[in-house]
Amino acid sequence: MITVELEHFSLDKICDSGQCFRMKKLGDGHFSMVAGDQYLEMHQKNGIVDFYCSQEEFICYWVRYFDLDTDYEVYMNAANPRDKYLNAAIEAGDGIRILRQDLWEMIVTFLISQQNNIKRIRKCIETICRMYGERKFSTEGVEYYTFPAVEALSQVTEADLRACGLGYRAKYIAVTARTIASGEISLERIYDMSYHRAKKELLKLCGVGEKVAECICLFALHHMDAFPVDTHIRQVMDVHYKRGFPNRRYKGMRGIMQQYIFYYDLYS
DNA sequence: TCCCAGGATTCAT
DNA sequence: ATGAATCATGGG
Repeated sequence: MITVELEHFSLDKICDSGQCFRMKKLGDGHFSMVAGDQYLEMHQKNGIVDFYCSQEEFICYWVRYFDLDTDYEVYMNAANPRDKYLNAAIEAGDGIRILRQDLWEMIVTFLISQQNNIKRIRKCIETICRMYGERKFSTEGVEYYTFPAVEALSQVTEADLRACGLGYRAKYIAVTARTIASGEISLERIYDMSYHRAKKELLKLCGVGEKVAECICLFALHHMDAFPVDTHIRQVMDVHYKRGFPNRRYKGMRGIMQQYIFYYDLYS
């Protein structure tokens, strides 16, 4: 186990921020999370966070994953002091981080997210992991399932995916998995692309539109200018940013501002 | 029973 | 280039 003191880091808010659906609250400040083929448990009380893993795993994997090298105070202080709404959102969302999650996992996750609610998104993802992921055990003996690989989902029929409760999104996932498995679109190349090129490439995938592409760019590729506009953000824009969100001012940090606003709108 | 949920696609004008 | 209908499913 490794213990660190972190500022502007909240497992609770990260869990509720609607970007990672494989993080669970175990109660009493304890959390679990599955990322890649890794399983991790954590505990947080105020600023003190325990990561139940080796120091090497922490340094080599989780620091980058949770974006721990970034000073989020810079983002928080960048808000226009006259923008009362944004400052309130930032205060409420203090502790949210933009994670660096797996690209394939984010593609599938946000295909599922469309016209869906967060509780059910979680359930759908849990189901496909249980059905088509790899069953593993942590060093402590906790059973968990990895996110199903491209090859695994590319061989599943649309009907079988439908049986997971995915609804009409089953087709999107089946087609997209085949598109990527065939090599028609390369995830490795997307990792190396600029924000705009990556987004353009992602838009070629079946079922990926403007909003989903932005989510993938932000939560997997860490393009901090990505700004997903969903029903919540749209509504906030109509009320508080009738002249549009000040994109120029928040260049390089639009994504985190979006997350603060999304979280604030969702839980206030 | 109706309405909605982190939308995208298809088809109509 | 815009606008409406359609798409599954579960929960309120």
